[in-house]
Amino acid sequence: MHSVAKTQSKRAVRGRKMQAASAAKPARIRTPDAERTKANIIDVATKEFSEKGLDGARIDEIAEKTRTSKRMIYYYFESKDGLYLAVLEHAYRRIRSVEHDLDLDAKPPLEALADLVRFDFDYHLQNVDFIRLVMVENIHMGRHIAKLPGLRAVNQPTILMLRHIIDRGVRAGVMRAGIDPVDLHMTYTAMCFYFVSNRYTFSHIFKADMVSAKAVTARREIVADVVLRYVAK
Amino acid sequence: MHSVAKTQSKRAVRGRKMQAASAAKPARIRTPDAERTKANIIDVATKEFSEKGLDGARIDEIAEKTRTSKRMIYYYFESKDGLYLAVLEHAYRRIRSVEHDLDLDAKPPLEALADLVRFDFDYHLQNVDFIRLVMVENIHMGRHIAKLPGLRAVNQPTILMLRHIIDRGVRAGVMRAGIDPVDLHMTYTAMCFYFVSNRYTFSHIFKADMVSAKAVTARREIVADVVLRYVAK
Amino acid sequence: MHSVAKTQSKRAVRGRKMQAASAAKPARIRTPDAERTKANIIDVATKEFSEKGLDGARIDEIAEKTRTSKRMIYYYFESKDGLYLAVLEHAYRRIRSVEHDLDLDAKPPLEALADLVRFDFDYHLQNVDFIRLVMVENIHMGRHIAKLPGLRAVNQPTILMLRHIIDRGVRAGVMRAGIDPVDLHMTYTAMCFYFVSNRYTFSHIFKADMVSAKAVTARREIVADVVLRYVAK
Amino acid sequence: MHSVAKTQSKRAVRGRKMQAASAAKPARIRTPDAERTKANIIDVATKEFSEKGLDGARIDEIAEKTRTSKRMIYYYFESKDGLYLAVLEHAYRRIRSVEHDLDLDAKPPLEALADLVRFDFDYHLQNVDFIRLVMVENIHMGRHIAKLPGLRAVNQPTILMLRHIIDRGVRAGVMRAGIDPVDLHMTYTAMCFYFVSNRYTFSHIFKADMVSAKAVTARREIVADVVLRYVAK
DNA sequence: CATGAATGAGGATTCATTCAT
DNA sequence: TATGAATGAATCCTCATTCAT
Repeated sequence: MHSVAKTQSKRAVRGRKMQAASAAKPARIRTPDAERTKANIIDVATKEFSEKGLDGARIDEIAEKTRTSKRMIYYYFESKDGLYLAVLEHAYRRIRSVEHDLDLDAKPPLEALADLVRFDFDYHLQNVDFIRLVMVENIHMGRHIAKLPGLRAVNQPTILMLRHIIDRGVRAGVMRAGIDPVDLHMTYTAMCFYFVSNRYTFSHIFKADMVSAKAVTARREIVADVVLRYVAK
Repeated sequence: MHSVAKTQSKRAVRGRKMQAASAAKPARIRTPDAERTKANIIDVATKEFSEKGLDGARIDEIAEKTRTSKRMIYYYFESKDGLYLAVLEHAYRRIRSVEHDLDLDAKPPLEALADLVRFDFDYHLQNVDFIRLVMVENIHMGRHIAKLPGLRAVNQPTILMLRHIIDRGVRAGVMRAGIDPVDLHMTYTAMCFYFVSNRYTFSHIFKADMVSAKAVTARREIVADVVLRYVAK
Repeated sequence: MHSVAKTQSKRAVRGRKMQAASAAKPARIRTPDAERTKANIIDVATKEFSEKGLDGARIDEIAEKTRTSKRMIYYYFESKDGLYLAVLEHAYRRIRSVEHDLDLDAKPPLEALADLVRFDFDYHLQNVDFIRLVMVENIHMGRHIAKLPGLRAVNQPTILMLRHIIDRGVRAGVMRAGIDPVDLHMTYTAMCFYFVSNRYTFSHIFKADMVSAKAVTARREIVADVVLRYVAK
Repeated sequence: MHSVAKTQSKRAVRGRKMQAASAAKPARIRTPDAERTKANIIDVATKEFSEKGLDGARIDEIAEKTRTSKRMIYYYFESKDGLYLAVLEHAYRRIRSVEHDLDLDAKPPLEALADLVRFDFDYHLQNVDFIRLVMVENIHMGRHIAKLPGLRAVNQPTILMLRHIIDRGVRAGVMRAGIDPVDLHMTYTAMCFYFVSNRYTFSHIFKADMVSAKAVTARREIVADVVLRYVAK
């Protein structure tokens, strides 16, 4: 009966106005919440959607685990889909180039690449929520991420970094020429991702250990090894 | 999912009785063909679960797309979970060693491995339903596959085949020693799987083409290349 | 989340299939309900929508006053709008030419017309639910009735009857020529309708009695008089 | 409608105090102009209630279309019902005797009456909002207008004017004696009202044109004709 | 084997209204 | 006066599942 998604923007905008507003009052310590409320909802929702998927998660349950009420979820995010979208965007925005801290330039190219891969591997292990969210989004055929064109920039720094390493490697004569950074990224990310995403089925079918520290360390080195041998001259 | 696995056995048993029964009366002409009905349900359900996930799929919708009625789903599979389990098992059982047709023994080890990888790559591309089902099952943390210990045997032939190729390669002096077939399987399967499973998010974030024949061919060769360089002496 | 109105037809059709089916078994006395259930729901809903309007009526309340449950309303009518539509259609279909019993042909034209008008006047008074439903539908700008093209035939008999009376009147030399039956119908229906539809505001503003038998009788005669004087030669 | 008319007086009084107050300080320059704010709210609400009915209209939507905030609606009008009541009263008060400008006394009685009817007809056409509000109020069984006894005076001038015309007509020998002005008013108002109020359903059922200039003109003349023939001697 | 009818327990969403500042 | 945040109580609607025949 009531118009569906008619006012799609109105409140989402209000949410963002809030964001801007509170950013403008940095002195104010106990804001009547808003930002905190939203952040809290997103935190809880991230866990729920990641654990149960979009259809499996329950707004009621999310609300309960929140500091606020179900009503606030709709106030800020409009709908379950809107909340999921916010969660997805938030998750992707968090990733941005944590790699910077690696100081890869200080290392020789092959070593730098290996470190980057190891870092990526660990990052996947430590961010299971994010990996699962990505799985969920792919199950939904990217229907939601398609609405977030802004995310495209998110992984650019990584690609640039990769290109830089490859260039150095080629110049140093330790890497083959002609390696595309996006291809390379896909190659090692696939292995990192899969180790987390498919742990349940793979370990079941192959009776394989995919959780012990030993298994993780071994796999991390294999992944790095695969990559190094691939780029090596 | 109301009352999960309450009376798990009762009717499942009846279902199997049915199976046996109809198999025992091959002469009977007007058999309404239990097996065919079940197969039809599983076919439809496979598509639905694969497209929408366990929680996203609807029993009503599955029933409608079926040649039979909703009642039959419950008659044969007990519950939505039971149906999903049957779908999952069926999907895994179908895979078993389609690789046999490759006649890998006739080829030199490196070539055999490359062909196996290429075959796996194509198999993933051609069995998106299965890939998605595996994603769904991992989203559900392998809760269902855990109930299917029989599946463990399913991929053994592949591992054996891999081990055989590796042995031949090592003996022929073209492959390094010490490569674990399960590790190797994980390595290339990860790349094959990811190319299908993460196509929506990856192509969005990186504006990458992952569907054109050209892109597919290129990626297939990269995956084979990665594997060959990894095992090469 | 769930697809909206996707399966618009499916169940509505099922409803009608039922109708046909039960019509085919006339011998069967206690049908497992269906038709009775639907009729009961429509009865209750007619009253509720007519009393409170589309937005004012509550599905919960309708369900409670019903012999069945809220779920059944959705089973048969899909949505609140669907139920309202069914109510609207049912209400319009009921009207069809109750005028037949009047045996107007037996009377001289002016008398026949007067009787028809008086009958219409009384019909409005006795079918307040229908009048209110029409008001509600007009408040909603005919959005629903637009989906019921079949209703167009409903009032044709009345128009034909009117045309017949006018023809007779003209031929008998007691009525003017050139009177359009639809115009005439609108003229007297407006007066009949208004007397019921606007009773609350009109009686309040003008302190007018619009309910006593005396007032009703007087008004009925005025309406008939207005019409007769309008058509008279 | 949560808690209707609970504390009916408290703030309504404050609202009126405001009214008085601002009227009392004409010198005050920076008055945020309570009257203007209220008028703006009423304007917006009139449109909303008229378009969607009491239950269909949304306080949020009204507030958004307003120059002020939702809080102000409650500040001035106490509740949704309070706002609707204000809208209703305002709408009725606006009508009063716009007929004055017609200078009917200058015309012979039959012509004056015809002009009055034509004017009323046009007035209805030009004030669809008001007509719809009246429909809405009748759907609600005059529950709200009952609280506005002051409105009774509103239509008195029209009745007086009618009585005067009838008197003149009777005296001039062109009208029948014994015609009650309220009855006559109801007669033509019914036709004028119905042409607007029932346009959606009537035009649908009878495939009748009720909006083109031609159709409007034709109907206006019919209505005038009906009235003239009714009163004519 | 088969089918239409039925249902209880959720599940997403909305609304008028109030509060803190 | 004014505004954004917050809320409880509905309100519409859906789902897996069962029953009668």
